[in-house]
Amino acid sequence: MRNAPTILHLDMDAFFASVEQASKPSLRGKAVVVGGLGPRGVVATASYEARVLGVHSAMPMAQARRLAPNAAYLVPRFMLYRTISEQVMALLRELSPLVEPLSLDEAFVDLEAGGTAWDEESARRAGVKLRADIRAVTGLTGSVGLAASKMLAKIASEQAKPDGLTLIEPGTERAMLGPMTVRTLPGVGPATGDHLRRAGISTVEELAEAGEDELVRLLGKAHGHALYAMALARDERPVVAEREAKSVSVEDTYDVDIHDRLRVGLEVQRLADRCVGRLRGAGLSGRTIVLKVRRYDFSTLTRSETLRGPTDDPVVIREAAARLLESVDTTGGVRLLGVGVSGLADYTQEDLFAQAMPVLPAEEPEKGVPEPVVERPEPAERQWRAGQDVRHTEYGHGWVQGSGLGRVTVRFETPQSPPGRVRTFLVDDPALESADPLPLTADPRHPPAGLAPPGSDRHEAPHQAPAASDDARPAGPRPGPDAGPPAGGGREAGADGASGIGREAGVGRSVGVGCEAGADRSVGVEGEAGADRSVGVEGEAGGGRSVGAEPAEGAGQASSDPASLPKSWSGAAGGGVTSRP
DNA sequence: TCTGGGGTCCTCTAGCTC
DNA sequence: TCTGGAGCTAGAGGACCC
Repeated sequence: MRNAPTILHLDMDAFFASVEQASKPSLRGKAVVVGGLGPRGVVATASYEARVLGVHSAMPMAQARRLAPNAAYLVPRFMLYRTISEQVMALLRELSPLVEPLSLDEAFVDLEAGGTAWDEESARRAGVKLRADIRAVTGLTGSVGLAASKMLAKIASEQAKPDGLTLIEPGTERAMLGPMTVRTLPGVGPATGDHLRRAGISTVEELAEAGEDELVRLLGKAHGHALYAMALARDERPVVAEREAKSVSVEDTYDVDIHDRLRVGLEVQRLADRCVGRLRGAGLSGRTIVLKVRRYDFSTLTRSETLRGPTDDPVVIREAAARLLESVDTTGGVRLLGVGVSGLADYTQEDLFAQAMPVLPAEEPEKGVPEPVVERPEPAERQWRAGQDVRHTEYGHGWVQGSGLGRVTVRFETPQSPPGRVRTFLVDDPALESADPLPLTADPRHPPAGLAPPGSDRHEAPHQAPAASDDARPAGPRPGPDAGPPAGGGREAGADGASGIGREAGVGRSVGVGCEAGADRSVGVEGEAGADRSVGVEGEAGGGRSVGAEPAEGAGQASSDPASLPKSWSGAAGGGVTSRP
């Protein structure tokens, strides 16, 4: 282990939620939850405001809604997050060529290898500058950990959260780690944590005292040795810039369990094709085909088959997946299916034939493959996805809060503007078109795309809206703190109507609807506290009313059935109590 | 309450060959 | 010829991470 804290770990704070807050001023300071909005969705990221209410990652969305009924629930926009992530990674590469991304929002940097830092002082300077640069370029905050090893740098960044910097001075590591819980150490999850607790080990110090042999006996060779080393603050792993993928897989969880064997087969074929699309997109082929089945009772089975040589041939992979499915009992229903390929290789000689075949689009089955019966027909009307960026010829840039019953509700604001106003249009309003996300900052290195100048909406959202209902109402007194819905018990309607979301999240079926609106009642109402009929056009994510895979779910149908109205609506986060422009 | 998606790594077991 | 052990690989499942 080196003598200076020159390994940096960056962890962006509540990344997905922060990006949404940065791009939507009306959500700033509010509880925002990003994740799959279907009935089986889970939370990907919660803003710190939502965390205060007990919402955290990996929590079932239904539970999050109970804890934070007034939060804004949004589907992830991975394209946007990837763009922001690339900006952050570029800043990291200015520090060193040795950058090891762990995910979109997290990376290690070897500052010493880049000549950026050689001692405590220079490392701290680099960390401070990095945080300032990230804020300038993206408008977001990140937490930085600095230490002499990867493990310690990661622990340090965790301690620095949110929006801080922690440096662990060499020589102080063991004293610092000692009283911490074993769960602090990377690789100790709930199962290992429980296992150790039953053995009377709950702190890192106790872990070190237990001794290596005991840990190996308890946890097995690899885990035991590794954990003992970590307990002594020993970690020699280098920062590795390039890591090769070992497997490629796709999987879908279905809103409703699939019982029909024929349909299970068709879904597996569809997943196999998607997997091939990914595989070819990465220029890879693989030898081992893996089928994953999660049954109605959440038990998970995998079946695999290793071929003689690597392939990216959709026919071969489809057939292998079908063979594997034959060995699985699906009576009782399946909730998840997945197809993966491991044993990856670059193209081999025998794959030349496969290479000559047309490349599959990542998400589309090859021609000739029967479409699964679950595919929904395209609705005749235009679809607007909650959270989607749009532009109106008159009002400028905004984002879709929800749609349904032939209407779409848009909040007109940009990352640089104050919270904007909400207006409702017909879904096929020719003045409304989808738009690219705007840059989160006006940083000169990343000039705005030129759709709507920052702040323009503030003055360009006049009351005389010919095509739209003018939703502006006297603000009136607020009913209370952010926690409550607006007066009138704001509700939303037609959640199902705003379908078609969620594909980009990779949750093919967990198609939720974001901040929702669309009932007649929402027209002309801003959903603002104090409005006489504030019907909660904002903030709601569809109440788990995802557009399901099952046609019986009424996919794509806007609902006007009062009984189907979601239990919650939005108030706090969604804008019911956001500041008025 | 009811648990995503996309990965990596590890352990255990069984079958095969020498 | 039979048997047992070592070493290897494949297959299955679990734990963990973000």
